[in-house]
Amino acid sequence: MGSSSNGDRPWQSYHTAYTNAKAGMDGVDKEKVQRVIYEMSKGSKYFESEKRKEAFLKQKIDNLQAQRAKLTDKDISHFQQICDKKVVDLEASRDLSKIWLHSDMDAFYAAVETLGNPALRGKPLAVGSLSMISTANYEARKFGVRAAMPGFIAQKLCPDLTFVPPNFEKYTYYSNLTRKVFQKYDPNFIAMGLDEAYLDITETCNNRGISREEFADELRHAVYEETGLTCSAGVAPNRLLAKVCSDINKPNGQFIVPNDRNAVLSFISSLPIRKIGGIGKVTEHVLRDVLGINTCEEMLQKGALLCAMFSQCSTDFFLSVGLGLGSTGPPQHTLRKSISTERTFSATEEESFLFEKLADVAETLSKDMQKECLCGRTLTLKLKTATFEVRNRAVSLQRYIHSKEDILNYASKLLKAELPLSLRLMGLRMSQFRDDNLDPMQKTLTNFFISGEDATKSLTCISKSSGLEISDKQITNNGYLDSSFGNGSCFSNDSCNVSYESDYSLSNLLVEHNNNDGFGVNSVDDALSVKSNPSKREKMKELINFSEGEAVHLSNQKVEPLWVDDYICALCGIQLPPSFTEERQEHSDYHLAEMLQKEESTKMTRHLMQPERLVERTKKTGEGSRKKQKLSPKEDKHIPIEAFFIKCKKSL
DNA sequence: GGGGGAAGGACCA
DNA sequence: TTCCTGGTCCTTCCCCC
Ligand SMILES: Nc1ncnc2c1ncn2[C@H]1C[C@H](O)[C@@H](COP(=O)(O)OP(=O)(O)OP(=O)(O)O)O1
Ligand SMILES: [Mg+2]
Repeated sequence: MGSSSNGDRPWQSYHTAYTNAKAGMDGVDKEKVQRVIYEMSKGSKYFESEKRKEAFLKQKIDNLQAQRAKLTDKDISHFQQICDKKVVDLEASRDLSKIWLHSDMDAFYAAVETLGNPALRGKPLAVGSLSMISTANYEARKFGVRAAMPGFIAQKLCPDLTFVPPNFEKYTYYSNLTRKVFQKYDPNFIAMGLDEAYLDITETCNNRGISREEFADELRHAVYEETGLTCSAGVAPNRLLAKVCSDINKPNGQFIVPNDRNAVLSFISSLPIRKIGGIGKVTEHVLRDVLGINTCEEMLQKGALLCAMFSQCSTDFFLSVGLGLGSTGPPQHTLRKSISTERTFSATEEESFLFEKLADVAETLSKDMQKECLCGRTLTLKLKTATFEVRNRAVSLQRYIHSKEDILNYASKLLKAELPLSLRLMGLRMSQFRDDNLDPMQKTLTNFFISGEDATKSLTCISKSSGLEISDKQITNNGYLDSSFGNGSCFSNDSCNVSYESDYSLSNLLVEHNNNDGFGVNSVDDALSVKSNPSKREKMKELINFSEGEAVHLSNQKVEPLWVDDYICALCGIQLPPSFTEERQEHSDYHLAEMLQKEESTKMTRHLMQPERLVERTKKTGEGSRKKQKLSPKEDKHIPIEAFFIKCKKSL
């Protein structure tokens, strides 16, 4: 149905993301929900904007259909050959030796809120506000209420709905509890966002001689014991499938696909493609309307057409989905690439208001950057007009900035160029962080302490450990629709997500080294470097209780009093005068959290440094990535300690 | 051709 | 009355070497 404009049932053609069936939508009267959403949305600016987008998508689909119609039999048999070859290669890469478990908390935010306030139990609950909700519990889902639905519509669907504002500290706390459990079962587990994790349970299952079912049961029990929260689990030979599985018996359930090719193929055969991570609303529509693909199995059946119409990248991903392949190797530890903040407000074109708002956003961004000692050189202003049109305007600078003043200065210039304009949102994003092309040398200071390196010694060991980074990109993973036939929509994979959780599971406390261009090494350097002031370095060593050649136990460290000269953070060099009490508290908390986190994962770090791990990762890289690898400068560079404290600069 | 920057978009939780 | 936030990755298009 869909795109036809039907007169008597107009709501049927209005598809918003949350009308799609995911978990917990079983007994829902879909038509009624759809109608309410339509009635509530009709005529709004948002609605008009969605209609424009749908029209655009329809155009894209039409183009693709025309393209498809042009294919001759000869073309098709040619692409069939290409496809067959790809399938053979992909099949050869199938790895059934690993057992992966994906764990996903049930209605996570809502469940945590219920834990803190048992009076909410059993009642429909949404976390969020009247304008937007983050998630809803299963009682609310029965009414059609879902994540990413505006609260006022949810309230219409479910008049008794209780709203609770989100409280991320709480969620982080409970998330950490779950991670304590995961850690026990797989010290190398991969955390994704706050409520998800992947565990490689191959060894545990084999060593203990327990089945996948038993393991999943035990793990879910352990999580419940620790947190009082339920989760669902999926077990499969790769992460992509494990994630699909964890959704099947939600909530509080589990589903297993054995490590057997036939089992995988039969599981995948009738699976709707939308269940696959990386296939969203647009891809689903395109593949259905252009090629009639609904299930994963049909990806293979229509393989020749896919090869004919989509990019290499896309087809490799699609075909691998059809074969039930996914990442099995250890993932990449990626560093944060950008940091951003944005605010929505009621639309206005009043310039004084907009510039005030921009100053707020700049201040927030600057503070967030300081918490993590980041300095960037590309600033992007994001605008959303009253009509929901989104614009980005970027500048790349010669120098790295992080201060509110600098950010606001450049952001204002970008904004001025767009005015006059009625806006409902403004955001700022910083990227291109200092040293971001020198991964191998980037290291967390905490690792530095753990490694117990002498300040004056080379950092061979550290760079080795961070040099371990590999690409987890697999052939199967990222695909884009060939732009020559409509434009690029992107597909990603189960493993690409590895990056999000790095916020939590992996340290982001970067300590950068001199990027030897003679620039950008000033501020903190001036204050701390041996050259400019040897006594400062001594002071710092004292302060951080540095013991030469011996690992320091971080939990015994006091993080609080590390302000060199009472205004420079000894850990990262950022400068915060004593009067900035709140900022300093936050900053200290940040370091403390990092250290605790790091300390917990020390074992993992060590493990990763072992050679066999290296080999495995290298192999994996070779298998998957078709994209050119950026070679990281491999070297035994000698990095002096002061270079480690060259941090965010004040650039004033 | 490819690198880097800018703009836009799909997708995820 | 009313439709979020913060992140990733990837495309295309452009300029430049
Ligand atoms: N669009 C969104 N914006 C902001 N936060 C979101 C959004 N979607 C999801 N979240 C948050 C809230 C969720 O509790 C959390 C985890 O997402 P997810 O696992 O998909 O749902 P859930 O854990 O609430 O329910 P369940 O997993 O049982 O379906 O991420
Ligand atoms: Mg969940």
